[in-house]
Order: sequence, then C-alpha cells, then structure tokens
Amino acid sequence: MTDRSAVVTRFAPSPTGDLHIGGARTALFNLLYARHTGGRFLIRVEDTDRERSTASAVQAIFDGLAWLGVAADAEPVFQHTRIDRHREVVAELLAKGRAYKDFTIAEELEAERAAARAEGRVVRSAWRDRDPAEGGDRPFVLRFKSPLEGETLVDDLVKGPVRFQNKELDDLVLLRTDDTPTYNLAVVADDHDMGVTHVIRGDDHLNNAARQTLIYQALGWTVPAFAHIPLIHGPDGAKLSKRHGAQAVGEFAGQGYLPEGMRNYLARLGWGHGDDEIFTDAQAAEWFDIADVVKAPARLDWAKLNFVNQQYMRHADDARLTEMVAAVHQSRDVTITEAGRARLAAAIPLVKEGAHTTLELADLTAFTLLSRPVVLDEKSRKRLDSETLARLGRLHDHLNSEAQWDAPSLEAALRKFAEIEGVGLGKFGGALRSTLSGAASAPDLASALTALGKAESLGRLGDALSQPA
RNA sequence: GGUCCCUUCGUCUAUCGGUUAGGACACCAGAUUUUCAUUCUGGGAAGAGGGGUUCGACUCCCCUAGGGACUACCA
Repeated sequence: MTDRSAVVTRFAPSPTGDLHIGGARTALFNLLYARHTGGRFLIRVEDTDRERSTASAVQAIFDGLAWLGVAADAEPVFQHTRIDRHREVVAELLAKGRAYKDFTIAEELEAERAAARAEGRVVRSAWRDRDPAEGGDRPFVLRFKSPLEGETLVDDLVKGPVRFQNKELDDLVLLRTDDTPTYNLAVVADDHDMGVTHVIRGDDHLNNAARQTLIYQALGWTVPAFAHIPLIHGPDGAKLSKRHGAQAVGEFAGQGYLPEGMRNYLARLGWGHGDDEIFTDAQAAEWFDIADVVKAPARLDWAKLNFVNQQYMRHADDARLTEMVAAVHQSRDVTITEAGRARLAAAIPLVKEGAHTTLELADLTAFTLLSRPVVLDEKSRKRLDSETLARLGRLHDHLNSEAQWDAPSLEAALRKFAEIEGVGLGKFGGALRSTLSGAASAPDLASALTALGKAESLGRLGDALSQPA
C-alpha cells in the first residue's frame, strides 16, 4: 500500500512537437513542488493519438527535459500502453450507467453543433436516452453521461474555487469509433492509477478539470488537487510563437543559454519568493509553493533572461565554458589549433563577466583564435602612422623584456612604458589593440596580452610592424 | 455566440484593509575607463475604468472595458 499522504506530481506532454518553454516551465513547477513536499515527480507521455504522436517528438521532449535538468523519479509512462486499462474503465462507467453508446453520424453531429451554438447551449447527443439496440451494428463512440443539473466545483490551488453549471458541460467522448481512448478519459484513469495527488498543468485545461472531476466522481475515485498555471506569452502579450525568437527549449540552448540560468528564469516566470531573483535549485525547492504561483500570464522578457543567464555565466566552471564556446566557434567554421584552444581557455575567465550567453562569449573570445598575420581593417590601418609604428616598435622591446606575463604585471608594464614615452595610454592603446585583435572585439589590453601569451602577443605585434604601410 | 480565467512601473514581481506602493530587469543621467563591457551613484516609471462595502481600499463585492482559454472521435 502506498502512502496516500505523499505528494505525487506529473508532467504529461503530448509528443506532437518540440518541448516548448511553457511546457518546460510546467514540468519545472511539478518538479519543484514534488521536491518541496518531499514527494515524487513522474512523467507520462500522452500519446493516445497514434497518428499525431511521433518517436522523434518523444525524443525531442526527453532531450529538452534532460538539457534543462528536469528528471523524473521513475521511468516515463507511455499512455498508449495502457489502452486495455482505459477500456476497462469505460466498461465500468458503462456498467454503472454513466456512459452510453452514441451512434450519431458526422452530419448529424455537425447539425447539432450548429444548433447548439445558435441556441447558446452545449451539444447533446440524441442517443443519451435512446435504446442502444436501435443502433444495430453501426459504428459508435462511447460518451460520458454528464449530469444535467447541479454544479461542479474545481477548487483550484492557483485560481481559487471555480464553479461550473453541469448543464454547461457536454458529454465527453471516452472511446472513439475505433475503440481507442480519448485524452480526457486517459488522463483521469492514468492520474488515478499513478497515484497523482496534484495535477499542475497549463490553465488551458481549467475547463477540462470540471469534466474530469465528473468522471472521477462517477468512478468513485478521489479527485486530485488541481493547480492551473497561466501560460507564457511572447513579449507582446500574444501567445508565444515562432516569431518571438524561440519557443522550444532546444532553441534557447542553441542561443547560448545555460540550463541553470534557464531554470532560474523560468522559475521566476509566474512565481516569486519575495525579492529573491537569483537562487539555487535547493533554494527553489525549499521556497516553491503553489500558493505563491501568480494568476496572470507572464511575458517572456529576453533582457531579463539575458541578465539572469549572465549571472550564471559568471559562476560557471571555466573548463565547461571553454568547451561550450569552442563548440560555438567550431559551428562558425573557425579552426581551433591546440595553441588556439589554450589561448581561448586563458581568455574565458578574463572576459566572461560581460557575456550574457555563450554566443556572446564566443564573440568576446574570437580574437584569440585569429590566425597570423591578423588582418587589419581600414580604421586600424589608419591608426598606424609612422610615429605610432615607431612607438609600437619600442613597446615590442619593452614587453619583450617583461618576465612576468600576467595581467597585473602587464598593466604595470604598459603604464611604465607610457611614462617613459611621456604620453598617455590613449596615445598607443588603440593601436596596440588593433595589432592584437584587428577589428575583433577584445578585453582590456593587459587581459588581451595575458590571454594571447607572450609569444603570440609579440608575434602579432611584430607582424604589424613589418607590414607595408 | 456560450462557459471559464486574467488585469500593480515598459517587463517579471512584492503587498495578502492602514506602506512616501518595495525589489529586479530594461531605460535615462553621472562617475570610473586604452575600445566594448563590467562596476558604482542617482533618476523617471504602476494599482484598466466606474460604482459600492468600510473609519480606511491595490487588497472585499458588483458592473464595464481590454486580454486569454475552452467550446474536436487533438491533447
């Protein structure tokens, strides 16, 4: 016998496409609530529609969840494998007189739908009260026999008590003509059998909750607690779609966001804990409560996502970032030699403070992978007049005599050189930058020199000196 | 059309009848600075509208407006 008091949550995606961030956030909330209560978090793939469900979509969802770091406490359940159980439940409903065979043909149904809409009422099948024997051997669906009177209360943990007049609730199809179960029947049966205590899902299901509640009651089952969380909208307030930049978690990964940054950002969308903005997974689990979930839909804000991700970039392990950034460079067809990789690794800790994403970090470190001689753009070339070149020649010798090749020492060396020359750093700083990184962006000079190393730095500087003016 | 949900700065949110309505991102200004960035300081910025209830409403109730979901033999 399982412990009835323990919380069991679940994420139940339908495998018809990629994992959207809305779904990812729903999964995260389910996980956090399970962690918060010491309960269990399960995953169930809602694939009763065999036509629309694809293996690649199932994989895409699992990949998305894995990347985000949202793992279930048990092997995922595939809804289509439970079809016999679903039929059994429908048979029980039929035996109890809470379901009926509906022989209505498509045209009749359509006419009834039009009539119902015109009269402002819900669709009702004529077969609700007819003798099924009259249907003969024609094809039929099995519908739930919804009560015509009274009201059904969905005591939602997020929205509060929501009342539905039963006459507004139509008779759901439970079993299709081909004897396969529909979503509304399958969720109820599966959530019950899996011992789900808290159904946390998108609020597009709030209306279904009433009808599902009726099915639970007809079966004499305990109705789980419902928590319908608002959807995530695009920056313009409209439903999130392709034109907003990204919607699948895989796209965010591709745009250089860290999974931990994504988790933090997503957790703050529709939920808050006082003034806390950046927090650990452990803190999120400790603080997360459905009672604190916001009722209104939240908009995706790229600027804030960037900020949050930047915070995580700073604390991310340098070796890991080097790995990720190297992959970005490779995807941009930049060849990375062994020496180049070392320069890249050296540059990462020096520039990562200013990067919001690994893509930006790749931009900031691109100068380390330039091949010699560094190509100068027009603006850089103009800076190198004869006076400046002469000065850079003396700087080359000055740096060559530098024994300590680290940022503090180089910083001091550059200032010393400026002092010797009797000019400000600005007099040759820009020119030196050009010889080191061309048109590519680079960090402050001391850091750039440090990342490149003595040999490469002096080599690039020398290249510029020997280039025809 | 019907049913249901939602509505605090541009955005994410705090407030759970009594606050100069707080924080964060973004934005603007200034400081730092060899580019960009970082960092620091300061600033502007909100209770959709209208009725109630109350000594007192962002907070409770009603109406309106504006968004959204559902209304499939999809999930």
